[in-house]
Formats: sequence, C-alpha cells, structure tokens
Amino acid sequence: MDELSELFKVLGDKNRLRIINLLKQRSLCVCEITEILKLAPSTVSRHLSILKHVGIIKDKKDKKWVVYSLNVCYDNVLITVLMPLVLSQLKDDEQAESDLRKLAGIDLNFVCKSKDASEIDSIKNEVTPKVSI
Amino acid sequence: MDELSELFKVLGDKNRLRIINLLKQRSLCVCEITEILKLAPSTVSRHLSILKHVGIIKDKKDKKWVVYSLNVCYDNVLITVLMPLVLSQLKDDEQAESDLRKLAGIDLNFVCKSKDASEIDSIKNEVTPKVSI
DNA sequence: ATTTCATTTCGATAAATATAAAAATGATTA
DNA sequence: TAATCATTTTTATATTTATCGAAATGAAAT
Repeated sequence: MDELSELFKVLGDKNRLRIINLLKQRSLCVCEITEILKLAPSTVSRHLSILKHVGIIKDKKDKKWVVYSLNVCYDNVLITVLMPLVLSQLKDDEQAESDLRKLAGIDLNFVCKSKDASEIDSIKNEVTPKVSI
Repeated sequence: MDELSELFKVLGDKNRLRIINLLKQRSLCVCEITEILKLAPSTVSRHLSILKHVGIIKDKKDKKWVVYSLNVCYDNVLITVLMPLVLSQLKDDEQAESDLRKLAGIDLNFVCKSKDASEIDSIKNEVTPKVSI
C-alpha cells in the first residue's frame, strides 16, 4: 500500500508529468528541461531524482551533462502497467503538445552553453524509441 | 494533464486507498470507516468527498446514514482502466487485509449506535458485487 | 591551476494538503 | 418539540511538499 500510494504521489504532480512527456520525445539533460518548464535547475533536479527513485527514468553521465531518459522496461509490475497508460493519456494534451513544440524549437547553443556543433547535431538526429501503447 | 495529475493525487493518499479497499468488501457508512481508520469523522468525510468528486465512489442516503460504495462503471476512461489495477494491487497487502479483518469483526451496535437489529442483519447478509480483475 | 559550466545538495520559505475540533445541518426518534 | 445521532462544513493547526537561492561538487575547457 505504501508503494502504491508513493507511486501515485510521484505521478500526481503536473511538472513531473510534463517531464515524462518530454522524455517520451528524447533523452534530455537538466538544462533543457529547466528551459522548457521554467523552473529553477535545483527544482528540476529534484523532480528528476524523485522520478528516478521510483524507477520511471534513468540517467547516464555524458561529458558535462547528466542525460535523463525513460526506462524502457521496469522491474516493477505496477509501473509496467501504469506507464503505457500515462503515456497514452499525454497524447492530445494541450500542455504536453506545447511543451513538445518548445522542445523542438529549443536553441541548444544557448540553453547548454558548452555544447559544440557535433554534439548538437547528434542530438537532433537521435532516434526516438517508439513506445507502443 | 490537470485531470491526470488530479486523479493520481487523489490515489496518492494511503487513507483513501484504505477506504477504497474497505468499500471493495461492501458499502459502508461514515461511522464504520471512521472506526477502522481511527480518524476524525470530519476527516473521513473529507476523504470520501474527494473520492466521490473524481467519480471513484458514490453515496446514497439511507435513514440517518450516508452509505458510500464503489462505482461499478465510470464515465471516465482513465478511472475505468485504473481502478481494476488499484483493486488488484490491494490484494495481499498487509494493511488492506488487517483493515478487512477489523471490518469483519466490527460491532455495529456500538459503532453506529442507532442501528437496529434488522438493519444490522441486512448489512451482514449484503451481497458483495465481485469485481473481476 | 583556474575558470566555467552542469548538476546536486542544503537551507529556508511558500504553498498545498491532511487533520481535528467546533459549529452547523438535517433527519430520526423519544 | 426537544433530544439524539450521523454527517458535513468551517476554522485552525500541523504536516508535507514544491520551490528557489546559495553553496557544494565535479568535471571539462582554457
């Protein structure tokens, strides 16, 4: 019951749902999410650690950046069933779509100051794993 | 997104999950739930109104009591998918089972002072609608 | 080595939520 | 009609959670 209510609590925050929605598109560093959500970097970092703690997302270090992404498979049955449901609900959502548009138009040279041209290029060409609903 | 996060927020409270678990067994008045959860009646009433607001439960007036029960079908797609999942997760949960034992052993003459013998009898013989998971 | 950048942790504050006590409501019973 | 009971609403308080700014960390670039 604790596990159940904890997971629902984690999902019961709009900014965390916005992050999940963004990570559905592609993996992101903290700078990028901060830029779109217009929150303090420390706040975004906190949300990310909460999402990571319950196993919804994972991170990996890449040069200066910590790159976050959705987990593709979960060791938890509940999340495994819940996530496709959450992702499907984020379709056709106004806020979710607006965030994705903002993500598409983001200026990586400005948002992540130290990213060089080749890095930016590989991000733009990143293949998004399509999650089937 | 607001609807989604609101629903998760509602489900992200242990006492509300406990109430859902109890109502899975049979319909209940506020006194009974109060007795099992050991919360103030006003607090229980508040939780019930929150659950009712999102459409998870419904109420009906019966003499002095307001009898709450789980909705069997929902006008909301999300809840329709979510509820069976929640109910299945409440199986084999320690707290959930302990609450059900407490419910089985409850002394209705004491908890609901003004209930007469025939009322108590019909409650004990109430047929629980089995929800298929 | 020192500076710069990305991120996290810490500390403080603000906002939201859960809770209970008291008062109000409404209905039943004596 | 007055008293009792079940419930809800209101008000106040306690707790939790979200947020930010500042400081700390750590790694890369100069």
